[in-house]
Amino acid sequence: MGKTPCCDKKGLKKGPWTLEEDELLVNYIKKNGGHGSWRSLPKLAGLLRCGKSCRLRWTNYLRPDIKRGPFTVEEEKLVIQLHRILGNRWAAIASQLPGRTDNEIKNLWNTHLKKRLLCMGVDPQTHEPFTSYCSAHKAPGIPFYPSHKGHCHSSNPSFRKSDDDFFLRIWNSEVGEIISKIQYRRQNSVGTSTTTSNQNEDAECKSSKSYAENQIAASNSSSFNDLELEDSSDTALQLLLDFPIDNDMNFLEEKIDKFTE
DNA sequence: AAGGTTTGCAACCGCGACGAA
DNA sequence: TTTCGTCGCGGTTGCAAACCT
Repeated sequence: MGKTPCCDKKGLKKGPWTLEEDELLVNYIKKNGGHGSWRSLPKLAGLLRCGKSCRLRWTNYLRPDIKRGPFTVEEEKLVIQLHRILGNRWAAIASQLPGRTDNEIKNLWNTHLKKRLLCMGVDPQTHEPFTSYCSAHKAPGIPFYPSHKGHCHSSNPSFRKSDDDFFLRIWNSEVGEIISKIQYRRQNSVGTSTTTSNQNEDAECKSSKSYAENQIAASNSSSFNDLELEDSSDTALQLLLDFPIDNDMNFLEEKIDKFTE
């Protein structure tokens, strides 16, 4: 297989695109009714960029059908479900979310959803609950103490316990303590409407937990331990998918069915 | 207020697939 | 059948902004 670089990198610009460059690229594609060969496009369009860079910029940001802005709860649900089926096939997942790009979904997963699953004690790769601290720690491809993309930094030994219900573990863990502190802080703080990344992260954990708590309280006829471990993965995912706003999964089933056909 | 740390996201890199010659 | 050129995909990095102490 030829492994020659896609373009001569000498003299090519790297880093963030300027508005002028965006314009040049968009105008060229509009004018020619398509991009043609990405390799030759930069030269033809008058850009000092690698063809790959042009393709990335176009497919992820300049394409007219791209929907920018935050993901909706429904979209997040769909991403989680699709990830469970497809794994890290970002392009395949993106194809099921109109207007969303693989890069965008990848970022969403790595910065929000993965963290949320970890907070719930669910392995983001397998979508199975962690049965012990070790399995969580050793989960393939999941840095439990990531250096750069920090997620759930729990080192609480309570994760070692093989409690039947992982929500109880979470509740008894450092995460639970953090959540309690946040709730206390929020009760005592007024008018902070700005949502910071940390607050969002905390909120994600909080939402997961408070919802789980409600579920537990609601099932007063059965004890906490009645939740079967075998079903805990599905239960956890269901809880996760349900907690934000509504419980309507119909739209999701429809999309999944369509996908699996 | 300042310096250090964390986070989110845009962008890049390299591998593998695929089609053409 | 083999080689080469190109593209798409998934993983990773760099950097600016936000946050924390």
